[in-house]
Amino acid sequence: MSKAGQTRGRGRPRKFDERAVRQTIMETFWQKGYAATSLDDLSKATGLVRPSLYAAFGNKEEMFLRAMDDFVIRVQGDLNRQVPRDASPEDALRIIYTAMLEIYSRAQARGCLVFSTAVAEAPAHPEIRSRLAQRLVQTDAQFRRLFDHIAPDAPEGARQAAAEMAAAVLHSLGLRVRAGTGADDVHGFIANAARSIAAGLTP
Amino acid sequence: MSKAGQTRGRGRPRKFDERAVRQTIMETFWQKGYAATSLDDLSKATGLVRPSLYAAFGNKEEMFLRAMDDFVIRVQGDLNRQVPRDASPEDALRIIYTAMLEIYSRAQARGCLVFSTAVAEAPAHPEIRSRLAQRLVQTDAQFRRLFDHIAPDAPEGARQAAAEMAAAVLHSLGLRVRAGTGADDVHGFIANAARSIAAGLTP
DNA sequence: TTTATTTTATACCGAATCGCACAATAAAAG
DNA sequence: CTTTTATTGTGCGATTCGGTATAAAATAAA
Repeated sequence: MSKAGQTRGRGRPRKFDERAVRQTIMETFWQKGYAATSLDDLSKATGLVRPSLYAAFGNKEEMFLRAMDDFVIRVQGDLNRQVPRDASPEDALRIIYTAMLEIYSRAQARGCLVFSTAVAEAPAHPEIRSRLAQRLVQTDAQFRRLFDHIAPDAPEGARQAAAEMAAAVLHSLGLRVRAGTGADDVHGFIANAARSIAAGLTP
Repeated sequence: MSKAGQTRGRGRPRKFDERAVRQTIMETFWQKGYAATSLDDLSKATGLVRPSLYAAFGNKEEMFLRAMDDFVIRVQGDLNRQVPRDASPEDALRIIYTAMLEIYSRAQARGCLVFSTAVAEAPAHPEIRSRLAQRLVQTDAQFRRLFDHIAPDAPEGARQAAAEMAAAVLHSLGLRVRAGTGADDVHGFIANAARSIAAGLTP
C-alpha cells in the first residue's frame, strides 16, 4: 500500500507504475462495465498477475471504486483546463459539453464510466450506488456554482433549475454517445441544450 | 415458439404463463442488469428450469432484448393511459415525468431498464446498443410530436430543442432514481425541468 | 392403443469466475 | 552474509457460468 511518489521501501521493488496501471484498470471498466469485466480481463490489460492486482488494489469492487475516483479526477482536470472563468452561460456550457464529448468519445464511444456503467450496479452494490449519488449532487452543485458566478443576476430559482438541467444534459450526452449517436446529432444536441439553458438564465 | 393465445398444439402442455414469465424475466434484468443476471437467477425467479427457458426464449441476449421490448411496451401503456391530449406543455411534462417516476421507483429504485442497464452493455453487444439507440431517437421523436401538437406556434427550432431537453430530463430522472436520490429532490427536479422546458416553448 | 409432438427434468459439459495459498525472487536493513 | 520485507509467479480450489444432450412425461392425432 505504498504511496505513489514515496521512496521505495524494503522489499522487492514493483515492476509496474501504479498510476499507469490504475489508468488501465479505469479504461477497462469504462469499456466493459463492472459486472462484465473479469479479473482476468484486468490482468491481461495491465500485465499484472491476479495476486499482484489483488495485493495492490484490493478486490474487484475496490478496484472499481478507485476507477470511479480516477475517472472523476481526470474529467475534472480536463474541464478545469478548458473552461474559462468569464464566458457567457451559453459559451461556457458549449465549451463544457464539447470537452465532455471529447472525453466520452475518445477511442471508442464509451460515454461516462459513472453515469453509464456504475449506474447498472447501483442496486446490488451499495458502495457504488453511494459514490454515484454523491457524484450526482456534486455535478448539480458544480453547475450551480458556475451559474452563481457567471449569471449572478438571474433569480435563484432559475440558477438552480438551470444547474439541474445542465447536469441532465450531461447525463443524456454520455448516454447518447455510448449508444452510438452520430457526431452531427450530438453536436446539434449540445448546441440546442446550451442555448436553451442559457435562455432560462437571461430572460 | 407457439404464440400466446394460440390453441394448445400437439405435445405436452406448458406449465407456465408465457406473459407472466416474460414479466418476471424483465423485472429480474431490470433489477440486476444484463451481465450480473445469470440464467440461474432467471430460472429461480421464474420457476422454469434452464432448458425450458432456453427453449421458450432463446439465449441470454435474446431474453434481454425481449425484456427491453417488454419494458418499452409497459412504459408506453402506462403513459398513453395517463397523458392527456390537451394539457399545457408544463402540465404535460409534469404528468409524464410523474408517471415515469412512478414506474422508475415502484418496488425498489430501479430507474430505467433501457437507459440505466442496457447502456452498460452497449459496447460489447451490438444488438443491445442498436436497440438502445433506436429507443433514444424514438423518445426524442415522441416529445417532438407532443410539442408539435401542444405548442404548434413555437418555432420549429424551439420545439426540437425542447424535445431533446425533455428526453435528457427523462434520462437524468432514471439515473437519479437508480442512484437513490430522495423523493423530495426528485420532485423538485421534475417541477423545475417541466417549468424550464415549457418556458422555452412560450417566450 | 399406437404414434407423433412438445415440454419437463436430470445431469452434464468445458470454460470461466473470484479469491487465495505457497514458494520463489528481489531488494533493503542489520 | 543473514535477516526482513515486499512483490511476483504458479497453481489450485470451490463455485458459477452459459448452454445442451438425453430421457421421462404429458398431451393430441391417427
